[in-house]
Amino acid sequence: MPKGDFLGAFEEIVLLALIHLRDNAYGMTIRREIEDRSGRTVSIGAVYSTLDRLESKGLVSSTYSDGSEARRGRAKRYFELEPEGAKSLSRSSEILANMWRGLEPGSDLSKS
Amino acid sequence: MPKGDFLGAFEEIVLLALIHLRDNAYGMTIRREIEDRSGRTVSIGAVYSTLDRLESKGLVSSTYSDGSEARRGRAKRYFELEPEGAKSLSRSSEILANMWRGLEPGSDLSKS
DNA sequence: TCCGTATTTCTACATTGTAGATACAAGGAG
DNA sequence: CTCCTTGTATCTACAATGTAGAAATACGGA
Repeated sequence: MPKGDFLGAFEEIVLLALIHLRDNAYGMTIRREIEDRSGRTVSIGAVYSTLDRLESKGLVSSTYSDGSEARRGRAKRYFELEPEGAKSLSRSSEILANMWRGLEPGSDLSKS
Repeated sequence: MPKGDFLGAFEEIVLLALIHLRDNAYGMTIRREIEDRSGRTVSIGAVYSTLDRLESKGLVSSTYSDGSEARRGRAKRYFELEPEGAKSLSRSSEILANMWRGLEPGSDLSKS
């Protein structure tokens, strides 16, 4: 059995937010996307440290907007999903699907 | 937004294995169930320490088989999902479902 | 020059993930 | 009775991930 390289729960969430945001994924929007979809608050620090770790594993990449965007504030750092990240995501969801198989998410669960 | 109390990725997997095994869930069978469904190896230590943590959070409970089972070996410790555990599981899967919404698991993911 | 706003970076600590070695218990062999 | 084998649980230790919040940066405008 292969080692696998697993995604943590939050890592998976961050990766998915990234995809939804397409070319508008940076710290703040990612945070908001997660909060909107998950219904919980997330600190900005949590988002960035997770992104940094994902980047160092090669699952996402980031680039800074060059200053041409006339606006206030610091330069945005845009994140993008790398092919490896997409693979990890697929693997994770597949495993979870296998674990759920036969249980109908949303159903009873007790004494199934 | 509520605090939430999240399950880690592996915690979720263990909980699901527990359900599948019904009244035959103890360390070794749980480990095997996970390996079979996920296609990866899991150390027995990983399984138990996760179960212990889930128990201390009240998501599962455990009882030892009384020795009437004529067989070798140490007493088995059977685990059972508690109502709180079922709730956590539902919450987690719901959040994940929300994060996936619109993405069709198994599809492309790149530049969705 | 100072201030407000948008954003990232840094630091620290708590929780979860993971492995493997060790301890137990009981039956069977001798 | 003692030792071995088999099935199982417990313990210990450390790595990876989760999480928060304060501080730093950058820019435009008053």
